[in-house]
Amino acid sequence: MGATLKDVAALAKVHPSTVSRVLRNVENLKISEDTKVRIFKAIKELNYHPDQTARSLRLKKSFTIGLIIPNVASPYFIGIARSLDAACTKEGYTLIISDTNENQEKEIKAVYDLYSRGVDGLVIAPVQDSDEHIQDLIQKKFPFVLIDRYFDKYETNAVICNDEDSAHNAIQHLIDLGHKRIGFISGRANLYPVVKRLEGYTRALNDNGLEVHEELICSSSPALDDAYQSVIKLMDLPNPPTALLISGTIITLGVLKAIIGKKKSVPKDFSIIGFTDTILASYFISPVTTVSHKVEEIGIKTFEILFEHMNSSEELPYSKVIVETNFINRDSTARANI
Amino acid sequence: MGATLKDVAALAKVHPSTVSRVLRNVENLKISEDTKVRIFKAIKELNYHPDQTARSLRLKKSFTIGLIIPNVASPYFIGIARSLDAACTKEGYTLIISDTNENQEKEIKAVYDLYSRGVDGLVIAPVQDSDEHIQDLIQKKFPFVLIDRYFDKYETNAVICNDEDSAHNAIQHLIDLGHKRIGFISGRANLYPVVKRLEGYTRALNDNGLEVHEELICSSSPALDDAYQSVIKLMDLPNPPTALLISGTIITLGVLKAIIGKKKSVPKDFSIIGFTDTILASYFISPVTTVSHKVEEIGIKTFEILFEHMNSSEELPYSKVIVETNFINRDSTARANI
DNA sequence: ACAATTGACACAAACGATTGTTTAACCGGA
DNA sequence: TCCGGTTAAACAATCGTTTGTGTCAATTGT
Repeated sequence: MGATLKDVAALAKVHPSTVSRVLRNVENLKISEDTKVRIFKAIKELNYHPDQTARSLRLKKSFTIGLIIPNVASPYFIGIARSLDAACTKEGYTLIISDTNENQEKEIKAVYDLYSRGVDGLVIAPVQDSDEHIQDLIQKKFPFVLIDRYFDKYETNAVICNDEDSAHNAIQHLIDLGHKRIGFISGRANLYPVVKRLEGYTRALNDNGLEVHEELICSSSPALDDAYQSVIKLMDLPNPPTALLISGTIITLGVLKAIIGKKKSVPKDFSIIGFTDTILASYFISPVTTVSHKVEEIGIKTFEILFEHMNSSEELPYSKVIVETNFINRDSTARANI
Repeated sequence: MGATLKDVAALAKVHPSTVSRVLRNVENLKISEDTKVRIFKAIKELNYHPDQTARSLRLKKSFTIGLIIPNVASPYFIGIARSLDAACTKEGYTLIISDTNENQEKEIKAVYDLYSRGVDGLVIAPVQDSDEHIQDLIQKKFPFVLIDRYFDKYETNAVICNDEDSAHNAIQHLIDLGHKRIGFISGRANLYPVVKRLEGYTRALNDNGLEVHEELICSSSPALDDAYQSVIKLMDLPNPPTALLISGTIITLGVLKAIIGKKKSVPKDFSIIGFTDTILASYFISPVTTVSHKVEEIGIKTFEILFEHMNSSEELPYSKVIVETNFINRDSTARANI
C-alpha cells in the first residue's frame, strides 16, 4: 500500500506513537509545535492515509455499519439506504449494503459475513423465513435495528411503519367511495407489513359491516408477472372486485399490466391504491394513489437508535419506533359505479 | 467480539497456528485426523468466526471491492451494482457501494475512504468534474475499472457502452420516419456518454444532410424538473421539434411531464426515444422506446477485468471493453405528420 | 544400531495502528 | 550540587491472523 505510520515517523524523525498522538489529537499530552509541523509535513509529503484495517483491529471498532435489504432495486429500500447513508456519513461511518434478493440463506450469510468483517452494527430488513441468526445477534448483544419488518415474538430495536392503520384508512377511503368488493394484492404473505396491512384491511371491512371474501385476497411472490397472474384471476371471477389495495411497487406494475391487458382503465373500471410510494408512481401508465412511506425519517431514526446502542457502555432497552405514512392522492380511485 | 483463534486453540489443546492451518487447509502439511476433529469440534462449540479485520491486516487483502456510483436511485447503476455484486459474491468478495450523488467532493472522499479501508479494487462511475484522484490511483497502480464514463485523455480499465453508435442508430430511426427537427435532451453535458451520444446525434444528422440546430440541444441537470423546463422551452419555440432523443431515465420522466402538461401525446405529437432502459419504462404514462444497456454484462465484464488486475503479480495492460446496447421498440415513435 | 528422513506440531515474528508506561532532558529551588 | 517536577518523546505490548522456521519423536533405510 502506501506509507505507514512508521514511514511518517522515520521521515519526521520521531517515534510512530508520537505521530499517532498528533493525528488523534490526544489531550493532556504536550507535543512541541516544531515536531507537529515536521509530522504534518511528512504526512503531506508521503500522502499518508491511515490504514483503517489496522485501526479497526486495534480499536475493535470499524466505523462501518451493514445494511441488509431484500432488494436494492426497490425504490423503497433504496430510499431508506440513501437516508441511512447520509446519516452514517455525517458521523463518519461507512455503510455497506448487502442485497439478499429475498433469499433467507443469503441473508444469513450476509449477517455473518458482515459480522466477521467487524461492522459496528447492523440494519436488517429480514426475509422472515427464519430467525435463528437474529436470535443469535440478540444473544451476542450485537447492536442491530430491524426495519420495515418485525418479529412479534421477541423484542428488538425496530423502525417500522403503521401499516395496519394505513391499510385501514386506505380501505375506508375506498368504502367511502361506495366500493364493496375490494381486493388485496400483496407479495409474500408472511412478511410483517403484509400481515399488518391485511389486518387493517380486514378490520376496515368489519367496521363497515362488509364481509371478507377470501377469494379477493391474493398473496403472490413479489414478482411482477406473478402479481399480473393474480389480478387476471381476480378479474375473471364471476363477481370481480371494483377496487384493489396493492402492497408494493413492482406488484403495482403487475396490476397495471393486467388492467391494461384486459382493456380496462383506472379509475373508471378499477380503483386502486398502492403501498410504497416512489417518485415514479406519478409517471406510471396511470398515476397511482399511494400510501407513501417516509424513507428519510426511517433512515434517520434507524441510525439514531443504532448509534445509541453502538456507543453505549451500559445495556440499553430496545427501541421500537413507528413511523407514520402519508396518503398521496393521485386520482386512481373513483366512486363505484353501481 | 466472539471467540478467537487462541480460544479455539486452547480448547482443542493445540497451537493457534495449527488451527489456522487446518482452517486454511494448507497443503503439504500433515495434520492428524484426531487433532482436526478436536479443532472442528472446538470451532463449533465456540461458534468461532475468523476476524476478517485481522486477516486483512495480515494478508494485505480484504476480499472487498468498492463501487462508487453517482446515484443509487438510478435503475441503470443499480442494475450494474446487482450484477457486480453477484459476480463478487461468487468469488468470495464483498461489495461496498458508495453513492456520490453526482458530487465531485463526495467522490474524492469515497475513493480515499475506501482505499483507506483496504478495498482490493474499485469500480467507479466518475462525476467527471475533476480527475486528480483518478490519476492518483493510476500512479499508485491501484486496480480499478471505470464504468459508463471515461476520460479520453488517458488510458484506464473501463467498461463503457457504444453510445455514439447507439445514438446514431436512434436518430437514423427517427429520420427514417420522416423527422427533420429532432431535439436532444440530456443531463450534464460534460459526461462522457452524453458527449458521445451528441456526437452520434450530430453525425446522423450530417449523414442525412440535415442541419444541426443548436437550439434543439438542451443539457440540463439530471433533475426531473430541469428536464421539464428544457422541454417546455423547446415546445415553445416557433418551430418546435417533432422528435426527441432523451438521455437518462429521470430526464425521460421530465419530458413526459412536459408533454402531458402541454396536453400533447406520444407518439402522435412527439416521437421520443430514451436512453437507459428499466423495467419501468414499459409502465410509464407512455411506454418509451429506449436504447437499453446490458447491465448484466457490464457488471460481469467489470468484475472480470478487476479480478484479473487485482490478482495479477505482473502489471497488466489496461482493458477497455465496449458493451453493445439493445434497441427496444415500445412504439413511442411514429411517422412525422408533415 | 544409528543416521537420515518425515510426520505433527509449537514458536515467534510479522501486518499497522494505539496507548499505558518509561525515560531523558531540562528547569527552578534549597 | 542535588532533588523534585515538568515537558517531550521513546518504548513496548497489544489487537487476531498467518506463515517461515524450529523441534521432537517416530519411522525408515542400510
